[in-house]
Amino acid sequence: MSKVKKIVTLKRISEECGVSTTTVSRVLSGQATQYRIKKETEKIVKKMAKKLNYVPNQLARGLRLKRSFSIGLVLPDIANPFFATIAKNISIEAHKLGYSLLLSDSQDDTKIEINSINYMKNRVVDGFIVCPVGQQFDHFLNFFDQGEKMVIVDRYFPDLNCPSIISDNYKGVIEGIDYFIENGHSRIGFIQGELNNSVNDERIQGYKEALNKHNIPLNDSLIIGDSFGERNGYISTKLLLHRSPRVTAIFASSNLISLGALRAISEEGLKIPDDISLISFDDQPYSDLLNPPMTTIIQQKEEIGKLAFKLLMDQINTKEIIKTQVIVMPTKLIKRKSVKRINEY
Amino acid sequence: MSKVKKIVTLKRISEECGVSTTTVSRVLSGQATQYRIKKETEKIVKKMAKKLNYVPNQLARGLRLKRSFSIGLVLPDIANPFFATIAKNISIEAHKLGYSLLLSDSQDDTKIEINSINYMKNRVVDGFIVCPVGQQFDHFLNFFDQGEKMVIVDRYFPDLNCPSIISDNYKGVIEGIDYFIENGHSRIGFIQGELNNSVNDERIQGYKEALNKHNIPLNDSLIIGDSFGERNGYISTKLLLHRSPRVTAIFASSNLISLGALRAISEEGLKIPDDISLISFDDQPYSDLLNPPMTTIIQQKEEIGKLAFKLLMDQINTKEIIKTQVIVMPTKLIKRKSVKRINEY
DNA sequence: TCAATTTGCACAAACGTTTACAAAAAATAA
DNA sequence: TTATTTTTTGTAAACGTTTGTGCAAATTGA
Repeated sequence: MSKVKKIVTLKRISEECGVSTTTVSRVLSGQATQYRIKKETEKIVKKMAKKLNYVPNQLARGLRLKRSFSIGLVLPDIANPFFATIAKNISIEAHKLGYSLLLSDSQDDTKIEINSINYMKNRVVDGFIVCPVGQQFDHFLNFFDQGEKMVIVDRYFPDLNCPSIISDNYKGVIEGIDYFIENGHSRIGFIQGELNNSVNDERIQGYKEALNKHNIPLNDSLIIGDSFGERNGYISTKLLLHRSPRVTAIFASSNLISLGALRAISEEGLKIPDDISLISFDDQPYSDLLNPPMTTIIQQKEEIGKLAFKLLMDQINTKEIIKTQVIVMPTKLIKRKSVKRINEY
Repeated sequence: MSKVKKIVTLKRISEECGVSTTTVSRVLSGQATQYRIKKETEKIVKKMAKKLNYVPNQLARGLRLKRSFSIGLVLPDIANPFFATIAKNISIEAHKLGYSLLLSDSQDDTKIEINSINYMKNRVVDGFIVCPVGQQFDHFLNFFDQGEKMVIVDRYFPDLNCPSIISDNYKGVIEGIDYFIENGHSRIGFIQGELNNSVNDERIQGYKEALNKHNIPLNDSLIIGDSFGERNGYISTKLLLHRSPRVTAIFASSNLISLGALRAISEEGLKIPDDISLISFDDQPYSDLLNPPMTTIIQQKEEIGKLAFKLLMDQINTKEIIKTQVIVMPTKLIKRKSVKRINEY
């Protein structure tokens, strides 16, 4: 017995009920009253639809309506809890409104990012939410001009006229570095992520400003690293720890970087916070379970996800062009036990 | 200036080139040689397509072909690294073959799961990969009989004739409990997940078998809990810790459970492994960074994801019905520092 | 030169919806 | 009775593809 996918269509229902597909369509899309379908007819059609377990074909629907009630989400790494949380909240919101979510993991590769977006464009998604891999944005430019709806998350391109949502990287880092300084630290290593991208730039600015505020001379060699990944965290930490005089504190500018840092510090046989203090950007469920519980800058991931979806819907549901906006989400310093109070001044 | 999404169609290209849409379609779908299109014509068409930046409308294509080159993925919580990793690998494989991935987070709610699947069905996905929420599977039954292609991950329903992939929960737990016993433990608490589901059942069976093997009498009251979530881990651990005599070891049957357990243990002011030993099912990137590094049962998440996709493709690409198979992926015990050697016998 | 073959391409239908337009049937008015 | 209005439903085109079929034009063979 070979299973055959037998689709129930409007036509099928219309035949069973002895009415036209038009009528069926109108009934089933809730336009019965508007088009003055007889109550009797409406009931019959609905009953048959239920009986046959009818589900509308969104492909056909999308083709006709020129919209698909689905959106695309492209992000660098869904296994990174930061992005996963954002994705989760987008999925939840989308589901509420009956939207489907097309997901693509760009694997930190701009080529795949571009590719994914093109695939999705083919699928006539109604809009995009993108967490861009890096600093490249030419592919968005062109794209955006073609009238595609889009929201950029966790990155900001001043030259791109597109609504964006980012955390307050600048203030977030300042708060962290301030806290280091308040605790007597002045030799503070900063492990940065991807070079030349807005997020990284803002965080570095924060670092510099915090030092400046407290009249601590900037030592460029203490800013190190080139990626938001764990490997960079590991390597950069190793390097920082072998500087002499050694840094007394390290600011890890991502959750993955701090993971690598933790590994390196542990390998070097050093103890946090006695031998080295650590603060990480982006709080994680395990942050307070580490030894010692790690001081982190918390980001409003859930809200970022929800907001991104909302911003996209706003674009989709308006005819007029929405004034481009950049939403900056506040961060918060969670003080735990990974920063030691020292007397070095 | 209002942006208008101007779509480039086959028709448009055909007009520009002075040929029929048929020809354009054939050229662009790589059937030029097969249909003996003149090299010259082919070149012109391709050039124009590129010039106009043509992307085929997959909605129209899907409608005509009755397949969409997209698959649906439904899972209980994309923010859980276990599922996120599976999702990532599915996304990667799908992308390689030009498939799109529809994602839905069912939020551990069977109603949403069912709903999501229906949405996706409307979208004519070519198949499904589902990590079911719980023990309910009626909705799959019906569904599967209609000829939908599907793969079940991380759960197994003996009564459902559907290819499935699970970790070797039974052996995995046995290995863990064995290790506890080898280290002198005999009062071992087991924090279980969702009741009455295959994964949980298998893990409990493993627990019982391991004890039995070593002639340790089973104490049912040491099996506790009702969900794979963190909250249950926390509560159950609290309860276990207040038993007297106290358990010397706890087996947490999920990554989230162990997170909760860690929190509870820390709150109680107890030290791992001195006061209590702990093993967790499912390794995480931070597992070895905890204090102490946590002994875990590692699951082949990447392979599970890749395999799930492959299994689905096998179904999609064959006419014959594939013999239902359950693939059991081996697990491995990673011994770290969360189990204490005690002399209690 | 003419038939047979090959080459190159187009026509038209189909996929399952939605919707502008309009028509038939019923009810009401005159 | 006939004209008018209201109620209820239907016809057909369109969305952008793919593809079975068929038909010219060009080429070849005799």
